[in-house]
Amino acid sequence: MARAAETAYAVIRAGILSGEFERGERLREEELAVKVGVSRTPVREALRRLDAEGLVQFQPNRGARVSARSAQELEDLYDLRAMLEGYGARLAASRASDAEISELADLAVRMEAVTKSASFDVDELTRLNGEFHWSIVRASRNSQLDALIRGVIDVPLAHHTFERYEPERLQASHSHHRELVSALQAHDGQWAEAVMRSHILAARTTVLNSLQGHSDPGTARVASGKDPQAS
Amino acid sequence: MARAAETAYAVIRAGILSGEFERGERLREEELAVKVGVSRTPVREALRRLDAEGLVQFQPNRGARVSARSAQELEDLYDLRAMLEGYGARLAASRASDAEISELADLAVRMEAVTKSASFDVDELTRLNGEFHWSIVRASRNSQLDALIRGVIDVPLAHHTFERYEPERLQASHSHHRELVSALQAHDGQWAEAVMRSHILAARTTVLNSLQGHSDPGTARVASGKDPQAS
DNA sequence: TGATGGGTGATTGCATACAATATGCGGCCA
DNA sequence: TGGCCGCATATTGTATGCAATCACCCATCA
Repeated sequence: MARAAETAYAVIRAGILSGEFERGERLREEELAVKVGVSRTPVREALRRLDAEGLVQFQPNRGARVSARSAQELEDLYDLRAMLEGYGARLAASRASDAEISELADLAVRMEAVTKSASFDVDELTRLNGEFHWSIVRASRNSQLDALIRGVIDVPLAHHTFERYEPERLQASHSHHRELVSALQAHDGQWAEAVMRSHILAARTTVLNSLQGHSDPGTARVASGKDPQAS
Repeated sequence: MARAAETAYAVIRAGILSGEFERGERLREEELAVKVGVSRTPVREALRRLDAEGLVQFQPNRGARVSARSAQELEDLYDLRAMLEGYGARLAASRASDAEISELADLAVRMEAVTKSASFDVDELTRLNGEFHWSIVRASRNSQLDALIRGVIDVPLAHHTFERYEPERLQASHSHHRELVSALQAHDGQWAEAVMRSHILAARTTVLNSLQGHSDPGTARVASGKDPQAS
């Protein structure tokens, strides 16, 4: 392992986002170090980075905890995400190349294929969806938007993980993806922005409802594994 | 010094924002450790945090550098800032308490007083202006907006530091502040948002122009010290 | 019985030693 | 003379040891 600190960062972050570490859970450095297979020093560096990203919170002399977001904070986060990704979509409508747009169209098709497939693979769907969203951000050609969203986006993902699978919701999501591609093909920024906003605000409602559904999402996730990021 | 890592973080960050460390400059850990008066360990932790915030960049085995932003990146950053703070102002228009609005009015008055004062104190003006902007963000009652802007805002500030003092620009800025207070008093979200956007996009132009003015801003700052953040 | 204080184990915070890696320079060879 | 290889030095990356701090438990006392 060439760079222990990087490995530690990746492992801990994945652990938080996958739900392995529950919200509010104390993260002990020695334990993480053993788990990752490095010493405490790179673990501490990883935790500092995660702290700056908001995924964990430090209390002096009392270590790090997985930051637990309230429903209010999640709502706020989705509002911002709707605005930021909506802005990205608007820019992308005028700046994306034809190649980028076809790639997005392709991703949308593949996502629907995965959904219809017999061996429904939620991890794959999550991955494709993530790629779809990131491609739009990149196509916006705003270098800072990328960095800004990166620190915000993945957190709600952790909650999607616990969300139940809902066929209608998934259909609506696919529908949004298709419409986004159309808007980009038409180079219609306002349209693209509006669709993206709908897309994310719809996800917001789903996530918040699923939060209310079970008070402790960390233990109530379905046996089949992760659910896709439905946005 | 109770917490070395916190001290190191504050000192290094201040050094970058004040221009003491030039853009692109290599930051050697041992040197910083001596400067701060701690060992390399807390320095490294501080650098990791600053890396996550985008103020420094790591290259494996080659240490940290003060991240140098291009004109394009600055433009992108100001676009985002206009959007985010504009959104904050819109929310604040409906959510700010009367007390908060009077506080803002007071800050605006004090800024103008400082400007007119014989002993023109740019540091004080910068401080007041920062407080003005933060108060609006807080009044938006979006907990995540605060965290998001915090990672974005201070970087342009470093460039303001190098900016030359321009009386007309300052007048326009004061004028924006007054208008913002009026919009908030009227609880007119659209108005507040529009003014805030103008305010920040005007600053964008000023900063970009001043960047063109001297190719190496790090060495061309005026002898009197910092200039205010003119937005 | 409940509160308080001290002791103890666990954990974090920091410093330092050592290993891994890059950079720069000088010599060697074509 | 010019380019390339290898060594020396500087710097980063990681591990470990020790001090500081905290949480918990239990004894003591009102």
